[in-house]
Amino acid sequence: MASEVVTRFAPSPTGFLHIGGARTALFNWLYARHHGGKALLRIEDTDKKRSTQDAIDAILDGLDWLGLDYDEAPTFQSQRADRHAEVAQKLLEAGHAYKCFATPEELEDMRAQQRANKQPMRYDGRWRDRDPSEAPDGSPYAVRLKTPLDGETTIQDEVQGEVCVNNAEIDDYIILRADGTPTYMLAVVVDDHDMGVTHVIRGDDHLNNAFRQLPIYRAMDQIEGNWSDPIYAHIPLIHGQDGAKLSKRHGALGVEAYRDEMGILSDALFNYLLRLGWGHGDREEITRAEAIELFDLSGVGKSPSRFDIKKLENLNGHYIREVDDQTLVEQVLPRLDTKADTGLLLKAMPVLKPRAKNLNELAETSAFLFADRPLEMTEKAAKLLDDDGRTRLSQVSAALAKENDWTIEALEATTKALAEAQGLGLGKFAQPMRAALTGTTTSPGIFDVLVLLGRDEALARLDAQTA
RNA sequence: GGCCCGUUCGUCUAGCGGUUAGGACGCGGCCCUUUCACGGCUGAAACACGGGUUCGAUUCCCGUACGGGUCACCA
Repeated sequence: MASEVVTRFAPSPTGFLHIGGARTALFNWLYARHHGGKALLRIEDTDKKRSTQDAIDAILDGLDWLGLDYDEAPTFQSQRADRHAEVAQKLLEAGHAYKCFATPEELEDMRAQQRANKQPMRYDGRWRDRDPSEAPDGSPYAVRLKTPLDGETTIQDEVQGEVCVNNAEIDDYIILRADGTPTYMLAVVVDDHDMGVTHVIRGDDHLNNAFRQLPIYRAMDQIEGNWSDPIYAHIPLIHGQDGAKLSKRHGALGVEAYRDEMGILSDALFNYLLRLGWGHGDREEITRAEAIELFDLSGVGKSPSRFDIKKLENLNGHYIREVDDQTLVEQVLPRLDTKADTGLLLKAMPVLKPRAKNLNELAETSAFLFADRPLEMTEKAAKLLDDDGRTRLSQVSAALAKENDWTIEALEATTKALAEAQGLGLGKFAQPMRAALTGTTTSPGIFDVLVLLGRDEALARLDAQTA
């Protein structure tokens, strides 16, 4: 029986859930679901100055909207400081860590000198072998991990492959601050271990950290046993269109901005994020269920990918066409500034939705249904209502007024007959009608529009432009 | 600067020693058509560069260039 897979998403609540974080969360979730394991969430709020409740709420809300659920209540790292300190104490007692009495100023001087000499900037181990009694009584100290001085550490990263680093590159970093609080490096390892995390899937900005964190696992494993190395998967970061880091312009927005401001559907963002940095043959449109079935780490690419809003919107258009009409109505309603008739909107949805690539567009193209007479005309629409246009409008209006059967088929037949009688194309009538009925030059099929508006309103709109 | 990672059409990607280098988005053209979409067809568009290894390299190895990441008592 293979051991259970446990993944975790561990954001620090210093801002909203951005695209990169969302994708990391997605990959972790998918991996757990694919293997029938557990997906866990940990809020890394140990930096009290930068963490906010608003950010926690935004992250939880964003994950929920994306459909990522978790198998246990979130762990709050800040509540586990005692446990972290306890592990640091064990490391200290076993000689895997030591007290460092160097002051911050002293360390700054050290780094300045290293910088000046173009030496790598790392802690020089000045307290590694000194006896604590050499420090003045009662002076503050930080606890540093005693990392191996030579040899090398190799990890088999599920995405990056084999990565090897000389242990000499890793300095004795601080695991417990002078005030007794744990640093991130310690907290992550202790929490991952205690939560039973088997697979650490995170951004590749953490790749170097793996080599710093591993010594804690190994030291604790020596002390207690049962602290086996996790399996790592460092996924490439997402860049903006220009190849640089994601900026506000193109994607470093919270997922709620995609939802609220850009009218993106959860399914679309889910699918887009899945395909960004991951591929499975020629598959493009992938449902949640298929994603769970198909996802694996071997499909994750090693190079950073760029965020492309156009492709997201294309996918969004696809999902808008898929979603049921009732759901769309609910999402469009709040985006309409006019008072809308829900029933009418629902009736119109089938002909509206193939024409929109986001919810805002859907709202815009729905607006004509609820417009007051006289309709506001766009510039192009107004041009269609010249003398010729108005003449045809009154002819159509007269013909349709006599129509008893107010159906698409009947209205189309009548209008076509009228056009043919004059040796004109249907467009010569349809376009002025469109202008009069919708105030624009683009809309669903004109006979759909006629039927949706209903006989009275349609005729009234036509006549309003012929006077 | 040290260390680490990366590099297939503009973008997301398929490819895992022998292919007319495939798909998708975007872009151009055509078809459908009352407009706009949708849909269908079609066109332009890529293996960063230089050495090896090999009968043969997009694919394996080594450099170079260019990108990115990381070097806190932040996470």
